[in-house]
Amino acid sequence: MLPVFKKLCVAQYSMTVEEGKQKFIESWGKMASEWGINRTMAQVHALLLIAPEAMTADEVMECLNISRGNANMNLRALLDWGLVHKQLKAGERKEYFYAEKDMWTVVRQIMIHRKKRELEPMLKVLDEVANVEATCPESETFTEVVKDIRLFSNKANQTLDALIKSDANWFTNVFLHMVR
Amino acid sequence: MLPVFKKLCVAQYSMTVEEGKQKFIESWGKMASEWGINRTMAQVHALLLIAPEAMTADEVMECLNISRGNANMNLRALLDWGLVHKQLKAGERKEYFYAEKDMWTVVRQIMIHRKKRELEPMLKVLDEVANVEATCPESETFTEVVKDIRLFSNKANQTLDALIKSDANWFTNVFLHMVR
DNA sequence: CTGAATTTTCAGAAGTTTTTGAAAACAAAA
DNA sequence: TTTTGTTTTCAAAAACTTCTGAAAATTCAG
Repeated sequence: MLPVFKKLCVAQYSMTVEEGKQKFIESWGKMASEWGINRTMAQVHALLLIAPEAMTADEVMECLNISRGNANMNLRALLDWGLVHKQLKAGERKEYFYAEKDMWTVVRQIMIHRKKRELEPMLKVLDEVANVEATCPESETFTEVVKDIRLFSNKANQTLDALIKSDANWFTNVFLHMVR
Repeated sequence: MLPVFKKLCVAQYSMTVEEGKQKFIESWGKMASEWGINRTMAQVHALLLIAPEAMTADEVMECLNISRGNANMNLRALLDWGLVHKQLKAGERKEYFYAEKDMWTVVRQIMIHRKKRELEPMLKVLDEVANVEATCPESETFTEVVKDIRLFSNKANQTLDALIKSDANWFTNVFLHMVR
């Protein structure tokens, strides 16, 4: 079949599974980098998410065309985030890695990690600066804004805590309540 | 007063307003950069948030020690995000900038912008790859995971839409419902 | 213990994003 | 129209982040 026809057929019958996997890994990485998360870390995560079996570091390196050091580093980070787990196979020295596949658990782990890394330090600073006294009219705007942001952030913090403690069904219920 | 005593007094009577402002601008910038937003853009935003009056580009440059080009670029971006507005003073050629101070509006604008930039492209890709057929057992994991993520992302998308349309009180109500 | 398999580390290289500042463009006043 | 104050642009520099790969460390079987 001539290349041009092959191309048309592929387009007609939608993309192949391999193309789909590629696209998924690519997009997951792109989205993550927009969220301040290392692109490669997200790609490793995506690869393991859609892998039917646990993979070795070598297989990850091979699939994503990355170096040993890079693969190792990002697998460690994913273990640290609780998004990937280790599997030890009897009689083998190699470590195998597989991703947490329950989406609610994935999202919960991400919330825990980012809340600790990003929201909590901000809350601490807001508490500190909330103590300054407005000594002049020019400072009043400052104390006002800080008060508002503090209220809002505390709300967000408590909401996250509640979400983290809850289970997937409870999230669905809240979601249904939100959209009526 | 000897420096060492001055330092003790400051510590005792909490930080000064100027120190508080500095700290706030710094932290706002740091948090933003962890969220994939330009650090300087967030610092300009913080500066205008706590400024009692609208400021010129020159004043922003001066306060944050940044170049003219940088100040201009980030002020444009903030206008684009709807977080900062222009003020034209009669008889003056300079442009003045002031920040949107209603926190609910600020958060809503950020949600609108990031949803468009980050969530929507991912939803599009998920729709595309959801069409691939599982032709072999190895592809089943892929289609399963994509199905799950798609469900979850669509929920998130709808929840965001509802939140964006809602007002601050409604958010508070949902929050109260979430934390009991 | 020894040695082979495997994982971890880290200094420098590569890549990416942000910043600068001078020149160009623009807009109002003279 | 020209002058002057202001904003915008953009190529190059600086700063920052990520990646590589070889060497060191670790682990385990024999």
